[in-house]
Amino acid sequence: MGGGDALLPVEPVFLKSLRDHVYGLVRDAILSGRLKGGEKLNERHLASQLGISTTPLKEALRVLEAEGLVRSEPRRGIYITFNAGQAEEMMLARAALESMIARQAAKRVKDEDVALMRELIVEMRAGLETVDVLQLIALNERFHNVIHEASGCSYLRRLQGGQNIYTHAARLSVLSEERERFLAVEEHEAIANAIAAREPDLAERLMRDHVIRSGEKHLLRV
Amino acid sequence: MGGGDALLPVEPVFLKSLRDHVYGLVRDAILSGRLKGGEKLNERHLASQLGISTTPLKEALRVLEAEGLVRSEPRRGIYITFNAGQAEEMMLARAALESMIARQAAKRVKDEDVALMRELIVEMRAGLETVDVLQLIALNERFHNVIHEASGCSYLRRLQGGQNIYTHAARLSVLSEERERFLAVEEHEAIANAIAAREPDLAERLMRDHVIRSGEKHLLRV
DNA sequence: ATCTGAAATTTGATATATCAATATGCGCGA
DNA sequence: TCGCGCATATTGATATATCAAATTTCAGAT
Repeated sequence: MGGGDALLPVEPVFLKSLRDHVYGLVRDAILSGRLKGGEKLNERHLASQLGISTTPLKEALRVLEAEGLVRSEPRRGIYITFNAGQAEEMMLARAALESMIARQAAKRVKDEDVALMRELIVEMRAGLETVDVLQLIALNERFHNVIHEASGCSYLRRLQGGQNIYTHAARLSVLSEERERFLAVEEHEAIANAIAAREPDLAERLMRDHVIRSGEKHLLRV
Repeated sequence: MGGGDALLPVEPVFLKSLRDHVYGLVRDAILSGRLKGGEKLNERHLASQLGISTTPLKEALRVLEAEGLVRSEPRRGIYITFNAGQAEEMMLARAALESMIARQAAKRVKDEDVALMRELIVEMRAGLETVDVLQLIALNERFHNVIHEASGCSYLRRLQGGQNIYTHAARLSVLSEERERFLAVEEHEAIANAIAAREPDLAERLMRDHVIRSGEKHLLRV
């Protein structure tokens, strides 16, 4: 991950506030469809159901509202707004942001980043043989992370992260297809080449098309 | 704005919750530099300074954290993270999202939208003579709004709105330049033509370049 | 049967109190 | 003088209480 903290062997991951925990729970419930679009949330009920007070729940709901998953009508209540259309728009947002990141990466990439990308491409191609899907998912993530690092765009990266809505199950399902694995590696390699060649326009276009194409595959699994 | 509510002559704009009000206050303070990057916020102090309790303030801070303007370290405090680099990245995010919206608009635009855009272009060109900058700002906003409506992408639009950080003063200053007014109209016309011609790739590229070029002008005024 | 409106209820918004982790200050010993 | 450790103060996190807007209920009139 990001630079710094080289002295810390582990992160204090066990310290997670209630509001963060609740945020994750409600977000998953919405994205997985257990809380459906249009549904109204009752703060008191939900809080007691979760065994907490309303304060951390309200904070979590504010975050979800800022992300556009719920909408709060003042003095009335909170309604789930997430639906299939928004899922597609979030995929498009991801494409827009990820491709802008790729563009910046193509401008600022260092030779060591290029080397890293190439290594990952080799690993991915090797992974085409094996069918260890979990490994491939991890490789994909590492590949995109290298580009993020190379871009130096921490804010864009963060904003992009908020558009991730695919479940682990959907990822597993998509990468289980032989053809999808092949396409992914092809596209990743083309993107890596564009960035290595310092061609921002090309890198941006390839990344956009890659995210949209693969995103549409994912959206079908929901 | 969006359809519906045709029966209501006015919106109950006066009903704004404390948390929304406070959110706007703190956001402005950060963007205008009155609260500087790195600074720590004290919840109790800030709340009493604003004459409110900590509950609505905490909610406002959660939203600002979701937007990436502040960062909360659990059990430690809240720190302003906004700085010049992030301002530039927010401009890039705007470019990425706005250009994706333009792309979608070029796919779905209706003839009536095209007519609206052309009307606005005519008004803008007329506005080149007069120096009513406030009018020009309003026209610019309406032009972009027409594209947003045409795209049908409510989520992208909303996400894009969160990347607006230019102050009114900066807008005034930028559009006071003769050359900038000319460029803006030229670029708007080219974008309108691309959308009218249903050319998504072109519309996307022109919009991106427009937002980045004009954004860099704005960033200089901060 | 339907509409009206006032009372009762629900519920989001806000304020206050409590808890616990972190930071701070100070005295002691090396 | 410099660490070290404990007592104290600070403060974010959470829980609870209160307020007020909005909804619901239902009696009474038409």
